[in-house]
Amino acid sequence: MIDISELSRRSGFPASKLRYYEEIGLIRSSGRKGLKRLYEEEVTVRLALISLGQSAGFPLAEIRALIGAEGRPALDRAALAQKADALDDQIKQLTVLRDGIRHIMTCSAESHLDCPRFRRIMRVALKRRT
Amino acid sequence: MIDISELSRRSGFPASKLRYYEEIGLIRSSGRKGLKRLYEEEVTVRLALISLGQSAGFPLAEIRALIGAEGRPALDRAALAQKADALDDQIKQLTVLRDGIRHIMTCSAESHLDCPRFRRIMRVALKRRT
DNA sequence: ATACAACTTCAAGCCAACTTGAAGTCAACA
DNA sequence: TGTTGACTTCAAGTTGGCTTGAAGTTGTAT
Repeated sequence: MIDISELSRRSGFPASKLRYYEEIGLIRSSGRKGLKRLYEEEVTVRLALISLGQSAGFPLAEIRALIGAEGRPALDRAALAQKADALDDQIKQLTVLRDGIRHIMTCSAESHLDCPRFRRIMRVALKRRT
Repeated sequence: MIDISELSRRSGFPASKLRYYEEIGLIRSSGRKGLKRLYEEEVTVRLALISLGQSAGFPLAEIRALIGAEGRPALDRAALAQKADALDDQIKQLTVLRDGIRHIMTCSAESHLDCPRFRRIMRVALKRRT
C-alpha cells in the first residue's frame, strides 16, 4: 500500500488528478492511514490504462465503462470489439493525415488544391465526416 | 461564394460552429451580402482539414498554426515534420491499444496482470508517459 | 408594403477535465 | 507538548470547444 505522493511519483499524475479520478470512480483507494489515502500498487496499471485510453481520445466516462469502475475490470466484450473497430478507423485516419502532412512538406504543386494526392487525402477526410 | 447554411450543409458543421471558427480565425468569410456572410468554396477543404486534425486530437490553436490563419496555408516545415513524427507515435500507441483490447477479449489468464501479453502492452503504455 | 425565414451580434451557459485555494487534520519529530 | 508539513475536504475557478437565447436586420415572396 502506497500513499498518494508515492503514487503520484510513480505515475507522474499530480495528486489533485488522482483525487479527482477517485472521486469519479476511475480508481480507488484501499484504506486510510489517518486521513491519508492508501493505494494498492496495482493502481499504477489502471492509471497506465487510463492514460492509454485518453491518448486514444476516449472520454473518462467511456474509459471507466471499459475498464470497470470496481476493482476488477468489467469487460464488456461487445463494447471492446466496438472500440477495437473504432481504433482501426482512427488509425487509418491518422495514417492518412500523417502521410498527407509528409506529402505537403514536399509537394511542388502551386496550390494543394491542384495536387491529386492532396485531393485524395481530402476525400478520405471528408468521407469520415459522413 | 456560398452562404453559411450552404456551407453548413456541405460540411456538416452547424452554423454556430462555423461562426465560432471564424471568430477564432480558423476560417474566414470573404464578404457579406447584407449582413450575411459569404464564403469561398475552398473553405470546405479547410474544414475537412480541421476535422481531420481534430480527430487526430490536435487542439484548434495548433491546427490553426499548422494550416495558417490567413487565406493560404502557412506551412511551417519544421512544425509539420514534428507533427508527422508525433502522429507516428500516436499511431503506434493506438495500435498497441487496439491489439491489447482484442487480446483481452480472448485472453484466458486469471487476471490480466498475470498475462505476459498484457504486461507487454502496459510496458508500452507506461513508456509513453515517461 | 409587409411579413417571414434566415440570417446577424453578443452574452451567457454548458460539459469535460482538471487546478487552485482556504481551512482543517494528523503523525512524527524536536 | 507543540509546531511543522504533508495530507485532507469542499467550493470555486479555468480552459477548450462549443451551443443557446434574446433581440435586431435583412432579401425575397406575396
